[in-house]
Amino acid sequence: MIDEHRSRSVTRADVARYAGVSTAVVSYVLNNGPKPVAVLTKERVLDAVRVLGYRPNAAARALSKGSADMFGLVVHDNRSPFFAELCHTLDQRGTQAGRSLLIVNSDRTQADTAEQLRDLASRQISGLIISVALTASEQALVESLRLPTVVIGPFGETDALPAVSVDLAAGTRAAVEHLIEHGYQDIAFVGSAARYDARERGWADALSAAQLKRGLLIHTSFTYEGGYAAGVRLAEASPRPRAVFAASDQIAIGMLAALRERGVRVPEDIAVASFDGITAADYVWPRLTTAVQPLDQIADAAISVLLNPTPDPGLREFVPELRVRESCGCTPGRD
Amino acid sequence: MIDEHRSRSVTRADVARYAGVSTAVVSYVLNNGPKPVAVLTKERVLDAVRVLGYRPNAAARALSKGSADMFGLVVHDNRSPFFAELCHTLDQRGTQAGRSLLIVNSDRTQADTAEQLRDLASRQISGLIISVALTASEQALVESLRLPTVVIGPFGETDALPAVSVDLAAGTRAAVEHLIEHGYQDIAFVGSAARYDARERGWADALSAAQLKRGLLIHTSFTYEGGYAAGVRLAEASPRPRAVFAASDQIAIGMLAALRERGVRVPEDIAVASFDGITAADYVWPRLTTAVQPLDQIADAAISVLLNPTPDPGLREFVPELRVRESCGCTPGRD
DNA sequence: CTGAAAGCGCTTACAG
DNA sequence: CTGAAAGCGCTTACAG
Repeated sequence: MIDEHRSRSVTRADVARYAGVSTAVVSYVLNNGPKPVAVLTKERVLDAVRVLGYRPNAAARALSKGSADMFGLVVHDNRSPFFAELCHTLDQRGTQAGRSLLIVNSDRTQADTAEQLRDLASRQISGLIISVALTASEQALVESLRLPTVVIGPFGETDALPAVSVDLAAGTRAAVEHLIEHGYQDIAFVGSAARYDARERGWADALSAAQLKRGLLIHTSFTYEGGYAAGVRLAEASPRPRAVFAASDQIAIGMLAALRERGVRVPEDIAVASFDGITAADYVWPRLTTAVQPLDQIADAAISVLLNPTPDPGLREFVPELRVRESCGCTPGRD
Repeated sequence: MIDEHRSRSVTRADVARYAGVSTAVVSYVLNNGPKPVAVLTKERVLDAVRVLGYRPNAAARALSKGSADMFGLVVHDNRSPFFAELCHTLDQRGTQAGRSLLIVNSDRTQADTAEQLRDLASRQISGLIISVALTASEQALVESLRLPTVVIGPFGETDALPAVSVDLAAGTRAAVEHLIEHGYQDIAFVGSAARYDARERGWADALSAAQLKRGLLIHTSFTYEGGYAAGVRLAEASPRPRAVFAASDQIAIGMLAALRERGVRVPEDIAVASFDGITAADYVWPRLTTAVQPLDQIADAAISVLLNPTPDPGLREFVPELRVRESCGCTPGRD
């Protein structure tokens, strides 16, 4: 620890000199290979590392190996609660594997996604986590990067890329079926207009299975504001739906605000169920009944795809679990 | 674009060859220096870059320059809404300066902050953004790193480091004074126990200026759960305070949940004002009256400190602006 | 204005 | 088990 606070940094050569070995041996020790090292030599090296306070220069390592110990993560907007939680979990899990997370928001106005992907690649990331929908050309770009890649979330057309996702249709069905069990017949949907998003289908399926006809269909953005706008439309609809499924908790929260301001009570006038299972869902009022995504499992699966790229990774799909709270009309206790 | 999808990457040497110049000249062109290049030569190079689809290898660049085009950001937990918004804004602003953001959560259990700081340094980041409280030894570590550094947020003891922050005391005073104007006399405080956090002092000052005595003082964590726990205590206090200042919107939201469940009405039974100005503050009920941190200005100032490190940067302090909504008892219109 | 060359700090095939 | 050396792809002082 003597020189921990030195200004010019200690390099592998210093360590080699101190330990009386070659720099190659220092590498072998630090990387556990590729060559074996005698136990005593190894201890001398480790000692030198400790004494000199040595830390490998990651840039040199990345240049030499052609790969930095970083994962690139592309999300649409790290502020939306679900993605914030996803980033956090991936950071935890990635760190356990010695990888830092380079987070890129695709909603940046200055650069398009292709440009951001190329930038990540030029930084020699060792893996790419994509949690946004990709155009066909962006997808081709990603494939050309020849990087371990995993798509998180069900973005349909990315079949060529390994994916970890959640069964949106099943989660939605569970939520909508729960609303149906409450006896609601006129059930609206608020969510994405994207074809790949199976929530709309899950809603439709649940309704037709119960021989109910589809209620009001509202497409909106996955933001508080988008939810608010949808809430306004719901409040003003006539007849007003008796229940609604929202494609994200964030949308639901925005919706609640609009409904409340217009004197529409939840769940008395309109019941709500949503999707994601963010922490805040348990703190708004009424607390949200929501299909919870198993974040830890998703993150673990994604990281493991990157760490062990297999020829045919395919799709790893999880099923969300419905968490019942008050927004649907139930009266459970607190978590 | 011919070779955009090649597998082995094109290097500076390829560009030089194609353009019929030396690799040095390619560098001069791409970096706008340090040497001037004839206009025609420059165009030949740029053309080669375009044709070959060349992208510089960031690792090589970082090794050579001793500095990667990345900023390291240390936050406690990127999920808490205010920090999520901070990360997002810093990402935007950093990107405009060609810097990516390497986000590190200090709440990771696997590594202590010192270790995380050393890891960031070993990655050759070109600047360090710290938005957590540092111990004295961590602070010494940071200084020893000799990296452009900026502290975001008022973490008192970091006087040696340039800081961009918000006047916590002033923001809190504004909020508490507003509660006082409503006529509330018994005003509680929910927030941090940390000495450097001036919100408690702001609350105390506002009260004593109005010749009111201090109300209930509750220290809790900056989470929904922490706010919930505080809410429970408030609800059960007797006499129950007539108003409360919460140190963050997130705390306030947790508090609202606890109060609501216990039948304590906000603002009728207890008025609430808080701090931060996160987006969600406008969507919960009642909507939060809160001291809004000027995020864009904070981020801009922080980035500019890193980009133009001056010998004596000192403290750049912003004053939050009170946003009045319903939680304090006012009845404003929607934003 | 341009180029040849050293150097950044690693990794790893190759030789012993 | 250990070492000398080439190479990763940049930047930049130095020379012209």
